[in-house]
Amino acid sequence: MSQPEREQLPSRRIADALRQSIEARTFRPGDRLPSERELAATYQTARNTAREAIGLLQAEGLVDVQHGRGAFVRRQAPMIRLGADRYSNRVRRETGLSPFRAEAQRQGKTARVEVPEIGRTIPPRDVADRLGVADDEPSVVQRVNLYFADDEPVQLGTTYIPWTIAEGSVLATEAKTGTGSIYSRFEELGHQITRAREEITARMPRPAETVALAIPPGVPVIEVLHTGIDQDGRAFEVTRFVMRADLNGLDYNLPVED
Amino acid sequence: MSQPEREQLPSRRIADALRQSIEARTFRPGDRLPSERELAATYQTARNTAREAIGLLQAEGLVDVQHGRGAFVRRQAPMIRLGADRYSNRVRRETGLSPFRAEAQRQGKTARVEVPEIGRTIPPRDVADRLGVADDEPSVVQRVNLYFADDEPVQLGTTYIPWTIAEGSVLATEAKTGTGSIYSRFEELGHQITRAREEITARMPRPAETVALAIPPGVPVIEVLHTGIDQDGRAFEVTRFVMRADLNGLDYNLPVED
DNA sequence: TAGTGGTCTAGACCACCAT
DNA sequence: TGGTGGTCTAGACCACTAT
Repeated sequence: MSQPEREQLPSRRIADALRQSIEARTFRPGDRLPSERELAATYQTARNTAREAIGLLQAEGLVDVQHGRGAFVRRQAPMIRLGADRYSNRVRRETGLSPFRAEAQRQGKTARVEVPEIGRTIPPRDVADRLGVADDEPSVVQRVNLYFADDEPVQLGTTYIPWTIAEGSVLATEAKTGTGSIYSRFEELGHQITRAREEITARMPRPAETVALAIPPGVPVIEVLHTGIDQDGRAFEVTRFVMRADLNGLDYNLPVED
Repeated sequence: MSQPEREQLPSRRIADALRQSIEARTFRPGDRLPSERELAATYQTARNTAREAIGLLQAEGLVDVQHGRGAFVRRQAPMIRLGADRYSNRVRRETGLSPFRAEAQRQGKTARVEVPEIGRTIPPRDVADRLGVADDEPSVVQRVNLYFADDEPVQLGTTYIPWTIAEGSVLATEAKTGTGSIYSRFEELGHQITRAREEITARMPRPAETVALAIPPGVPVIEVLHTGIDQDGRAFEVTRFVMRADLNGLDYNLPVED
């Protein structure tokens, strides 16, 4: 219909044919596509040409290629839905769970968090701007978090806390922040989260992220720059989340001012 | 540092070397990389191997390849920042501008909107769910919008309105909805936007989107499923936005419930 | 062991761009 | 016109998966 009927290029013709078969559910999620050698024979091309066609579908995120096994129509995994209410102080008090754990539990997934790195550092520019701290000296504590759902790495979160706030507390040194997540510790230090600003973009993952989150080809990441704002309107914490876009979604419910 | 020092594969070695040069700003945004034939000679490989290396960088969104000209380090264009307050009724009344136009104007860009398609149709499942209408009969009016900033296509928006609301109004037939955007028309029909739900995901663009938005390789799209909710808590409109992720970002400012 | 994808070679011809 | 990318060929050898 909307596809151009006259696709001259062999690689595109093969890709289009496969894509249509996938859309028509002739090949269903989980099904194996014909092998590169089979496609080459079918379409009377060199193997490289058939391979190029599969590469196009892979870049679109439609198929999943496995060495030695074949190319499979990608199944869409259920998403982790991150609601804006995940920072709710009430939910945290009642359940004692961090935002990520609360969402995972609600969706029947097991949650695990690793904290591979904690230390005082110089913050990136955008973070320094939002915290109102210097970007040319070690003005923050950086905490790296790796989030797992059902033992699969799904998010990377780097939290920046002004040194003036974190100094002397467990925030500056300990991986485990205790009951009720890191926000309970902030509360004890006099900062209750009252507002959050979340700036959202998407992009292709960097090589390091591809490794850390085991991101397959053709899958972008969502980057969320989250700023926690306390009862005095002061930014007390910034976290940069990098999430596999095929496993995570955001869900905001916003009041619209009159 | 974090990059593996021993990269056996020629194509990866070339890609890594180029990536490092880009990160080190030896090649700056807008600069041309060595040609495929030059790289092949330098690294003593076949041209296809050098080409493969450039393809990797292209898939990462790092470079922009132009036929007949060369491969260039991608410049990051300034983003359109879509704030949650873009639906504000006050802003609309005062400026008479639609959400997109209001944001574009605020950022000094020219805005243009095309409406290539309006008609009564059967809604997709997710839309029907959110509107509470049937998904097996033409229960909605569909309006397709193409948004341009500085004459570049940046967003695609498909709005679905229950037929029971749109019937008989300009919403069902006219491309131009008049002063104050489509929300002024909803207001006249008794639906003032009071809350909005926005569900966000990201993915690689589909072929049709790649064409419509002129999306270069290595650039994902952000998909926002927006639901407008009126003073009675009723969903009166759903819009699916598909935005080039390199040109658009979202910016939410959320109250956190105690 | 047979079948699959991963990578590479050394060409070829075409289309686009700049001069 | 010469240089650039776009695509393709017809092989080759390797690494991984399954039986």
